[in-house]
Amino acid sequence: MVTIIAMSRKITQKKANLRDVAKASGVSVATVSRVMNSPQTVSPKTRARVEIAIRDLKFVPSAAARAINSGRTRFVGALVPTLDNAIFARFLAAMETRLIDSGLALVVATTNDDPEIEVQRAENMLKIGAEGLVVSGVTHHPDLHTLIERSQLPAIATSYYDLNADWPTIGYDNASASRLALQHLLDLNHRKIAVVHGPAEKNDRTRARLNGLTTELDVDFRFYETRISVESGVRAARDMLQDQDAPSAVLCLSDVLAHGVLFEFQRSGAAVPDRFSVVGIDDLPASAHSVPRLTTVHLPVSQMGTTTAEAMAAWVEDKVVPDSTQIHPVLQERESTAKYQPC
Amino acid sequence: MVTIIAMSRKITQKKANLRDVAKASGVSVATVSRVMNSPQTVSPKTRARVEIAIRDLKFVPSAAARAINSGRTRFVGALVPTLDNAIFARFLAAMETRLIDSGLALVVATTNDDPEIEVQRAENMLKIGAEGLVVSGVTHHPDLHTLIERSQLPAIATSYYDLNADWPTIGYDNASASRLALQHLLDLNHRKIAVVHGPAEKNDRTRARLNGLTTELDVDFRFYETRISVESGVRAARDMLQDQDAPSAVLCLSDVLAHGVLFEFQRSGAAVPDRFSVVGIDDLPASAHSVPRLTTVHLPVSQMGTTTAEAMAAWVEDKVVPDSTQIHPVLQERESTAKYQPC
DNA sequence: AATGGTAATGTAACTGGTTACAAGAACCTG
DNA sequence: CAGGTTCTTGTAACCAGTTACATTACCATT
Repeated sequence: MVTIIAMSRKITQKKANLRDVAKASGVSVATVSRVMNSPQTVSPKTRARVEIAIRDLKFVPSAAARAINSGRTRFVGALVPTLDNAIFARFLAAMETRLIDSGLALVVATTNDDPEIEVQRAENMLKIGAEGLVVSGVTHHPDLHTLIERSQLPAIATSYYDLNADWPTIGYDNASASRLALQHLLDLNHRKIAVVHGPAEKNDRTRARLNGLTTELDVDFRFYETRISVESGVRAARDMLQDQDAPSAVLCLSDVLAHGVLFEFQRSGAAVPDRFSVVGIDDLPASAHSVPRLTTVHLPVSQMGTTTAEAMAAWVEDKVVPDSTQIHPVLQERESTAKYQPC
Repeated sequence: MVTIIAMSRKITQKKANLRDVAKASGVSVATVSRVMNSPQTVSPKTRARVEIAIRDLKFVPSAAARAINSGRTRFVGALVPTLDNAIFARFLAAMETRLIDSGLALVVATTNDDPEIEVQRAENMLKIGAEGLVVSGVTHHPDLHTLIERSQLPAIATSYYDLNADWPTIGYDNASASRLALQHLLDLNHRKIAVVHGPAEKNDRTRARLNGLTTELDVDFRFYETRISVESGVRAARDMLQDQDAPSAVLCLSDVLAHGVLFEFQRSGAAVPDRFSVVGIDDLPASAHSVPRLTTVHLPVSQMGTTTAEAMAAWVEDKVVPDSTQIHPVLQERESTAKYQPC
């Protein structure tokens, strides 16, 4: 019985607001507001009365109303290509952790590397009140630039370091990341190198990495462009195995692809690193444990996330526009690469 | 010169609001509002004037002010233990995609499986105006229940199916997921089984899976409780290899752990499935390509994400409280399991 | 020219909080 | 007990939009 009454009341009950609480506790709206924001300034007995009313009416202050006064919504948006790649997940996790410390929440949206979708997502972020925006890479739809310019929204580009970009960048030099991997293979005397990479057209990080693949030496490159997935790595490796003029080394522009390659080589008995050297870029947690352990270029994405979060927090809180900061990839030598030996 | 003037103006320039635009274009605030929300009702010439003013003043409507009128913020929050495990990333990706279709954004926060942190994150979600909350599992800090109850916030528990929970649940029966894996091993005559799992104390999904591990048969279980990471899987496998009374099968309550186990067995030459059968739960993308391919219990998390998003959208848009819905795990037989053969 | 109907626009009240300022009450000091 | 502090509390303006309702403008009939 009691339950039923309570339930039916629950359904018809409108949300209580400040005025309701004020009325119920016989004080003014200002006093209720004070109880919520600076309780010390209210006398204990008044405060107690108000708190009871708050409890009874299940009063929850409106975030929007608060935001309209402070001009703050206390969250920032991040646009990433996908969540399916652990590299972004780790970046976001680091960023979120640091943002929370500044009392900022993180809103995530995925763009699937499509500039049009990216603009839509950015517009949505703005519409719901994001105070800042983090994007990946520096190449975007013109509308995104217009949007940011118009709205004066703090924006930071990540996974890329470029002092000439429209916005501050926090990231690494993608060209030198891939050059690091390439140089390692060259040092091991590899001259026939398969390069497995994700879609280049819409992804400037991939393009930059591809551009980093230059050398004075006479190298025979073979490019495999695919989706970024373990499966695609498997398929690329399968192709190589059927090639009578097979490469001696495989450079994957993403560890996810390298894992696929490693799996397929392993499965088909193609010895790594004896027959094929394999090197990746990213350094995912699994890369330290794969068989063989993957030599890869470590991208400090957690650090990137923390730095980005700090910069963003300082920007939205204190209006200090961050400088671009470069973080440095480092080659992580493990077991999947070895000196080239002609059979 | 021009640049400098433009810059200094930019710095001092306050953000324009509706009234400013109205003044600049010589119309009333209502007309400007109409230009933004229902342009057809405004005469073309007036509209043009207003649009120019909007452009000139770089007017961007305040999300908060809009929200205060509509009572809507158009985003919902999701609390997940971590982003580091691909299983959550995939769930969130699916949910985000579906929410976008309903014009809702997704705010993500991680709890690290800590009930206290979870409450804080939930409070934060509420403070910034989330219209709904998605959580993992059904066991939470009492304060979280109070919070949801007080605020009448639409809340859905996922990764768990339980009709008796405080909130609607959308997920699978974790006990039967692990039972599926166990039964498979039993059918293959395994009786000494290592169970590798994540921290049980704070994770009701893990506990439920553990509870599913019951049988009439005389089975010798050995439990390995660790962090959920590839590395932990490696370590557990290493332990097993040193055990003279080694198990014949390994049941991992998470694919991430299984991958670690597989890597270590592979590396040390312990044949899978001949010497050890290995089975997982989750079915990550990599599981179909590992060596050997991992037999695992497929959890349809993408479907779970979509369903959750639909339910949440219906709840916040049309106030229809969703029913709990169960999604069914299915055993995905691949190559990592085989009949037990005494050596 | 008067009437009517519709389309376009304006006025002002509203949303739900915060806060500057004013005013009243309580307390202290000489 | 007057006068001055300090502490509490209230009033009302304000934030930046939306929207019900009123008003005006415009065009077509009769």
